Amino acid sequence: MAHTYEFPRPALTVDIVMFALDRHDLKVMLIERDLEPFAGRWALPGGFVRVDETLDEAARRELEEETGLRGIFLEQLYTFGDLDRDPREHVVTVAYYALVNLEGHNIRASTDARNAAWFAISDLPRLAFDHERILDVAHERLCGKVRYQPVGFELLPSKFPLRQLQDLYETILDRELDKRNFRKKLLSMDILVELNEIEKDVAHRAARLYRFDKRKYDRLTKQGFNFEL
Amino acid sequence: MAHTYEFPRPALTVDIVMFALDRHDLKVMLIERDLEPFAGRWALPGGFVRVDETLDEAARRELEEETGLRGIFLEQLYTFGDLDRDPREHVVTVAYYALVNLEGHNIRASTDARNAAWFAISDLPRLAFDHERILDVAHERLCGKVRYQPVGFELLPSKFPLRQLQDLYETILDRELDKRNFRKKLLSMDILVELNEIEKDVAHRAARLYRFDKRKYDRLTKQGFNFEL
DNA sequence: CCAAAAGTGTTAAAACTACACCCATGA
DNA sequence: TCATGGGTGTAGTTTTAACACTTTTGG
Repeated sequence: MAHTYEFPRPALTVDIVMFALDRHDLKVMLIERDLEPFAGRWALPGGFVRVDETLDEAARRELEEETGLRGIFLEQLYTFGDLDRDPREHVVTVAYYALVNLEGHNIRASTDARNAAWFAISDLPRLAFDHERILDVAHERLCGKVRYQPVGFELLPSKFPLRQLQDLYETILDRELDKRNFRKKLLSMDILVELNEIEKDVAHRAARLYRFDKRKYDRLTKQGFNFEL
Repeated sequence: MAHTYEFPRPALTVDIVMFALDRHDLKVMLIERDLEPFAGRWALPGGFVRVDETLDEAARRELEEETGLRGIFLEQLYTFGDLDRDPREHVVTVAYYALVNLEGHNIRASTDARNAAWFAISDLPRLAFDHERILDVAHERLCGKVRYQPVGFELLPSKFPLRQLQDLYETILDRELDKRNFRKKLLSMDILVELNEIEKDVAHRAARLYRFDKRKYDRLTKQGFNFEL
């Protein structure tokens, strides 16, 4: 079935930069292409936007098709429309970034036969299309966002020790933070709930676990509070 | 001439939220539609993206067609893709925002017969499509951006007194600032050049004029300096 | 000489930075 | 008992916030 328009239209896709944290590495999920162009190269998960779905829906659908994940943090990043980004024709892509917690979810690599894998962003293979550029923009956005919005929690399990949160910030911001000052600051914000639980299976003193209290955060935000690190 | 594709494609447009400052009002340029849908309603300037141009090019072209302006500050805002935003079919729009200086440029209303005008964002008419939403997002972005990037200068003439800069921030952030603290802060950043010129035609003591030194700002930024207000 | 806005310093409070040791736990 | 990381307070410095009067100029 063919579709005809009076004027030519660029094709429209979504691509997703899916971040996860693995100890001290920030990782991104990539998929090995099996079709031309760029067959054999690694690329961001993504695909064509259907006419009967919104951009967000398209992004969530692709994400679920590729990873089986639902209900994760997903936010629009930027729209890339350079003429030569796809050798076949003008393809405009709306890029999203997603944050997932590696520990909690059991992420299946992909539904179809394609090869999918996590890569540390400091050690990436060559990518298809302009996906290196998209990834750079996403990384920059994450660095910025994490400092003035409490999005980092999306990368952690719901219960976490403060040290893990600090590790997260040190990894993403790529600098060391002072333990005492970090704890003081986070606890003084009053957006974490101290749980009556501690870590398990550690070979040393177990740390107390905390939970991010989104309701409290929303309430404080309404009162003019600004998360900032 | 018709254009045929294997799968249906959403149409792709760009829309531009053009901000300017008029004394203590933040204004936006709107255009009165003469065609259905929404004939007679006010709307953001914009139009279809051609297959042989990038998104930025499309936005600049539309901006020039509607206002005659070139080389002004233009930045991608967000891409809107709700299914019902255009009653005819699925139209995805990449929204941009632009900052212009009303005093400097002589902005012609529009090239074609359509009616164009500036509206204070606190006193808007009903808009076509989802343009109210787009404008809200743009306004929010401007409020945020102005605080951690020196974009406010785009709204001023190249030579300006400090009071005018303060007015700008007070208007956009919608709160009063302390004159002495504001001056101290801005001057301590060392990104303004004090000129040997003063205001003219004022009915009171004339203020000294300053210029934003972009080179110095870029140099400082490389050294880790962060603009923040 | 009056009206209007320009320009200018100080002080108190708050936030930030740097820094080192004892504690609890499992191996 | 040892190795490992958990947890805690203080002091100096910097940054921010509050605040009022004199100066210049044109009308």
